[in-house]
Formats: sequence, structure tokens, C-alpha cells
Amino acid sequence: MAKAPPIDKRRQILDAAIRVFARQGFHATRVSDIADEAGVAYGLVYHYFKSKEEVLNELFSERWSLLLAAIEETDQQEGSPREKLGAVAAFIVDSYRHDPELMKVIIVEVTRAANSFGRTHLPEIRRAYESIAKIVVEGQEEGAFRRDIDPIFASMSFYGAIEQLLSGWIFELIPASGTDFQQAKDLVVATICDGLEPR
Amino acid sequence: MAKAPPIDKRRQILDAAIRVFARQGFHATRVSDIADEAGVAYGLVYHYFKSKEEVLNELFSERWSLLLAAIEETDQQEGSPREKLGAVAAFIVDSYRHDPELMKVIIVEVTRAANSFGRTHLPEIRRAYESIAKIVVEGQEEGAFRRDIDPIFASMSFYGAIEQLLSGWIFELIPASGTDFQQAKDLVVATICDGLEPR
Amino acid sequence: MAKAPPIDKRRQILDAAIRVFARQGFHATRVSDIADEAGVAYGLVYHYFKSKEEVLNELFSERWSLLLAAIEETDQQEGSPREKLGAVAAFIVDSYRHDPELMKVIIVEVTRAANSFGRTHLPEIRRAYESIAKIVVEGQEEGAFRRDIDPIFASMSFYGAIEQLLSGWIFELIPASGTDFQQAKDLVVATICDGLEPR
Amino acid sequence: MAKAPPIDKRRQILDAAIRVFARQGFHATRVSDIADEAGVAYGLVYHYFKSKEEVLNELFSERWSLLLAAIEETDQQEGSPREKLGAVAAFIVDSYRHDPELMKVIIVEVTRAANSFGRTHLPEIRRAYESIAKIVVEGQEEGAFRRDIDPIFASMSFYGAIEQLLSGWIFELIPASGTDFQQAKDLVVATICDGLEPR
DNA sequence: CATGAATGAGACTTCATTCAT
DNA sequence: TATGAATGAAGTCTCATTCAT
Repeated sequence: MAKAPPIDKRRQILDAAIRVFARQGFHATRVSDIADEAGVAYGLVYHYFKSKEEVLNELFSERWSLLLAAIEETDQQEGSPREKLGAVAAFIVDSYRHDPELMKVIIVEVTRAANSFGRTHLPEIRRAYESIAKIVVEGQEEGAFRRDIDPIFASMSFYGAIEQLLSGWIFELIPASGTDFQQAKDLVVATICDGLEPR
Repeated sequence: MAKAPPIDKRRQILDAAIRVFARQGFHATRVSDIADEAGVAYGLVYHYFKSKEEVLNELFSERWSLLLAAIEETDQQEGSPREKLGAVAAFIVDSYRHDPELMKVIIVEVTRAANSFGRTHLPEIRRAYESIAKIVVEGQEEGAFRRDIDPIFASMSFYGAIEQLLSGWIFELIPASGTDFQQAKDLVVATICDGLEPR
Repeated sequence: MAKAPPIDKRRQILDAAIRVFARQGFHATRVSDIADEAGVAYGLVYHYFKSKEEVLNELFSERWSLLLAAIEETDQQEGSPREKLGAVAAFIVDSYRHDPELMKVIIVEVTRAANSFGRTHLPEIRRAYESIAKIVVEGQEEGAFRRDIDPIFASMSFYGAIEQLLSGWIFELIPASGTDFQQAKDLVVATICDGLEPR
Repeated sequence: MAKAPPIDKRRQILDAAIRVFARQGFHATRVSDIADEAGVAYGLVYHYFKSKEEVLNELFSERWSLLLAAIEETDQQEGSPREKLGAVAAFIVDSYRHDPELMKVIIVEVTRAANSFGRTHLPEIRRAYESIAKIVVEGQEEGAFRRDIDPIFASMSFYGAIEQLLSGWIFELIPASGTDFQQAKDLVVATICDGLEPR
């Protein structure tokens, strides 16, 4: 008889953590909330993770590494700098569309909480900014972008604009229905690039 | 004989709170840290404030109301939409230059922590976005800005870009020395407006 | 011009204390509640009383000494033991009718709280029981009461029955309207004495 | 090999609480006192109980439900109303004899503290009075008790007399040695019933 | 792997009391 | 007398983490 497929409790815990972190915030969720949501015993969380913080770190790293890979891969591909930034924006927006709870957790608890958990991940976060900046530099070098704007500065503005939009959706400052996800990325790119391109 | 100037202990506590919140973050600071920093007794914090959270709320509201007033006053004045956005950016950047610790606290603990303390202040925060959006709308109406970008969307991008820059300084992702405060506002405006303006 | 009659702040504080102790209980009332209710400054309570507890003690002693005097005077007067017990019951019930809040405080916070504040006043409380017991003894000596019941025992039952009735009113276990105050004392005496008297 | 008998820590905590509440009173005992007395860690008290107050509530309810059951069962049995009241008195007195600390806690902290913790339990307390009153009513209906005394009134007097005696023992107003527990119940019944019965 | 009882440090908040004016 | 700001000890409750089974 076939053995029952082993349920991956570790995965179950991570997925449950996404939901409760998104719902209550990291500080307000107790380890027992995660266990309850996952339907596992209290202590099992500690079997798989060293601490509550490690659960969050794992969640962040899992996803952020995809983002980093996407940005860097995008940069390898053919395409204008503007198209590359568009692809980056699309990836981020799609990540939110695909799993809004996870993105909420990453943005709210890590990326925008740079003096608590974000601190730990500053190098990874910085790497994203630098990868985006690299696209800008290339654009400047090939004359597609004006040269009087500091690339890291442009990168921060670009990423900041996107993140702010996601925050707007997350906290319902922007009606999610009003602005279509599809056109959102185009607008960010238009807003930022049409200012970056020399005329 | 002149009466000794009354030392405003309440103010002392607020100022001390700015320093410790900036240094350690809200969650990591104990009420006793504030009292120690202020050089007052533990209980006095509770004489003036209902809770640790109320200290933060007070700090935020004090400053944010200035920002709101500045944006709204800017909008009343003469000037092109671009100049108005420039004035707003200038106010925010100057706020940071003038009191980086307070701005750090406001951004890190409130504005970018919308699911904890920021939640309380969402209406005030939203009002800032709306005031900025109003400037954009006026720009669109008089033809200074293109009309295919949702004003609240543009507002969020604008504010998001600025806040991200401040965050960059705060967390030393951008060397504060590298980019001059003076030119920072021009660059934000250039980045955003040159994309908002039709050509 | 006649000087304004000095308002007795001390009295004001005591009267206010009766109201707040009755309303919230001793433990739940803060010194500031008393001061607020009395309309005086916080610190003034400490000008007149050494501590919050002393306020309660004063309230108790003021009233309890009247009770002791009443019992002892009753005992001096002419009358049957039954009439004397009736006079004692009447005094207690009338005390409640006259100032239910004060009696509530005395019973709830002192008399029936013998392991906290009552402890301090055990001697005075005991003296009341003994005075009542003395009436019983006299009744037994003159043959009006049966001799097989320990006088202090009878005294406790008598006082306990009355206090329980007052408690019933205080906590609305007995509808205050249902049983008339006037007949209440008669019923207590009837209940107890018809059992104490030999037949 | 037989499994070691599981030590019921919850029970241990409750029993320890009886001792410390009896010794120091509810307000004066810290949760750490209970934990120390029980020989368990501080936090375990909160593992089993929501608060210090819940420990007291549990203690009260555990015991009071026995009292209610005893009164109601007594009423079902054969016997004269007087015998039934005797059985009730006996149950209460025996409860004290069997576990004076627990009864002290129940009387001092709940039953006679009706404006603090007793408030919570007024319904249960009232039910006891009503059950006793029911016995009185039956006595009145079958002509064993006089009809001019309100049954709930009689019930309060009866219960009040007993509780006062217990208080007398508890606070050593009556020497516990002087009055024999055995005869105590007879005396209460004699005191009350000989007055309730018509002659 | 899995369970959940057990641990105990830590922080907030309350509030009686003091004291300078 | 009168005021109320200032003090700081004390105690409850939370919850991350450990551990025995």
C-alpha cells in the first residue's frame, strides 16, 4: 500500500505564518497563533525554526531571492533600459497580485521596517536597489537615460514609487479595483522613465 | 526677582522620546528609557501621557500637522504645479535636515508601519496624499501635467519616492554626504515632474 | 462684612469618600477620585488624612461609635431584653435608611472585610457583639431568655441576621421596596427572640 | 513499569491558592506567592488560569456548587422543614470543619465581598438563598412555620446567622474551642426555627 | 517527528504618597 | 491652607523558548 504522502509540516507552518503575519502583524502574532493556524502543535514551530523571527526571515528570503534573481535575469536579457525597468515593475506588481498576503508581510514587516527586522536584511535589500541602479547606469551609458541623476537615487525613487503603490493597495488608500494591476506597472514606468529619459 | 523659567517636563519627555525612539525603535524602547533620557521619574511619563503609544502619537501629530499645513498653504500660493510640488518636497527634505531623528521616528514608526501605529493615523496620512493629489489635479486642469495618470497614483509615487530617499539616508543606503540635501528636492521633482508633464 | 462661612473641606472630603467608596469600593477608588468628588485638590486629602485608609477608618469610627453608644445606652434604659434588642435592630436599620451609602461602606469595607480593614477594627466590632451579648445575658438572668444558648453565640446570630438583611438590600438580593424598613426590625426581633425566649 | 502518577499541577495551584488566600487575603497575595506555595513556575498559573481572579472564581464555584447541590438534594429528601434546615446548617458547618481555609476564602473574599468579586457570583449566591427560602415556603405551606415572615427574609436571616458564626470562628471572635462544631448547627437551628415555628 | 506543559524574564501601567510653591 | 506636579515601588500579565515524553 502506498504510503500516505508526507504532509510538509514545515511548509504548512510557513504558509500559516504568512496569513497570521499579514492579518495581525509580526509583533502582534504569537507563536501559538502560527501553530493554531497551521493546525500543528505549539512546539513543532520550534522543531523547524529557531525562533519566531526565523520564520519571518525565511519567508522574506524565499521571496526576495526570487525578486533579486528576476531583476538580475532581466538585466541579462535583450531590451531597452525602459523595458527592463518595466519588467522589474511587472514582476513586483505580479508578485503582489499572485500572493498579496506574502507581499504585505515582506513590505510591512521587513522592507519598510528597516530598523527592526529589515536591519537584518539590509544587504539583500540594498542588493535589489543596486541591481536596479545597474540598469539605470547602463541606460545612462547608452544614452537612453539622462546622466544628471544619480543612479542609486533614481533606483530608490523607482522602487519607492512602486512600494508606495503596493502600500496604497495594502492599506486601501488606493482602491484596488480602481487602478488595474496591468496598467499600474506601465504607469510607474511612464512616470519614472519619461522623467529619466533625456529629450 | 524673576521667577525661574518653568521647565516644561512634558516637552522634555517628548524630546527624549524622539531620541530613544530614533535610536532603538518604538518597540525596543522601554518607558523607563524615555524617563531616564528625559531625566525624570518613571511615573511622570504617565502623568503626561496615557501610554507609551500616546507619546508616539503626540510626536507624530505635532509634526504631521505642520506638514499638512505646509502642503495646503503651498497650494494656496502662486506658482506652477511643478513649483508647488518642489515646495512640498523641499519642506519634507528640510524637515529631515532640521530634525532627522524626529523624521526617522515618524517615517519608520508611523508612516511606514501602517499596520501597527500607522493604522491609527491613516486618515491624517491619507490627507497628505490627497492634498498632493489636488496639486496634480490642478496641474492637469491647466494643462501643465498630462491627464493619463491618476492623480492619487501620481501623488503616491511622488511621496513614495521622497520617503524612500529619506529612508535611504536614514538607513545609510545612500550616503547622506554624497547627495546634497539641497539638490535632492530638485532631483525628485525632476524625476517625477518631467514625467508628469506632457511634451 | 461678614466673613464667608468657612467650608469645612475635611468634612467635604469625608462625605465625598462615602459616595465614591460606596460606588466603587475602597480598593477601586483612587485618592484622586475622592478629591475630584469633593472638588478639592489632590494633595488636600493628605493634608487632612495620613492615608487613604485613614479616611475609611475615620468614616467607620465616626459611625460605629454612635452604634456602640446607642447599644450601650439602650442597655441602660428601662425595658425588656426583647425591647432592647428591638431598639438595637431599629438603630441599625435606621442608620441604613438614613444614610445607605455610609452603611454600605461600613458593612462592605470594614465589618465584612475582617481580614483587611476590619482587622484594624476588630476590637470595636467585638465590643458591639459583647454589648449585645450583655443584653442577652441579662435576659437570661431575669428568665426572659433561655439559658442553653451561649450569649455571644446568640449575639452573633442576631447581628449576623441584621447585617445579612442590610446586605440583601445593598446588593438588591432583597427588593428594598418589598420589605418595609419599618417592619424589618420587628421581623428580625421576632425571628430571633421568639427563638431565644423560653416557652 | 507503572507510569508515574501525573501530578496535577492545576490542582496543586488551586490548593496552594487556598492556603495563601486564607493567610494573606486575595488582594495581598501576589501571583508569585501562589506559584511559590505550589512549587511551580510563575507562568504556569497563567497557563491554567486567565488571571488571579479566575483562580478565586474557580475555587468559589467548585465549592459553592457542592453547597447548592447539597441544599437542593436536602430539599428532595424526606424530613421536616426543621430537619432540612438542620441538614443545611450541618453541611455548611461541616464544610468549615473539613476545610476551614477554603471556607474562609469563600466567605471573606466572595460571599461577604459582594461589591468586588462577589459581584460576579451574585447569581449563584442568590440561588442558595432561594433554595433555602424554598424550604421555608414548604414549611409555611404545611403549617410547620409561621406565615408572617417573608421566606426570603427568613432565609437571609438563617444564612446570615450561620455565616456570622463562621466569621466569628475565622476571626477568633468566638473561641473555636469553646463552641463545639457539633452543637453549633443545633443552636443555629434552635435559634432560628424556634422562632419560625408557630406555637 | 510531534506534543503541549512548564519556565521565567521582562515591560507596562497604576497609584499611594511626598513635596515644592 | 491649598495645589497638583513629581516620585518610584509594586504587581499583573504576556509570551518566546525549552524540555520531558
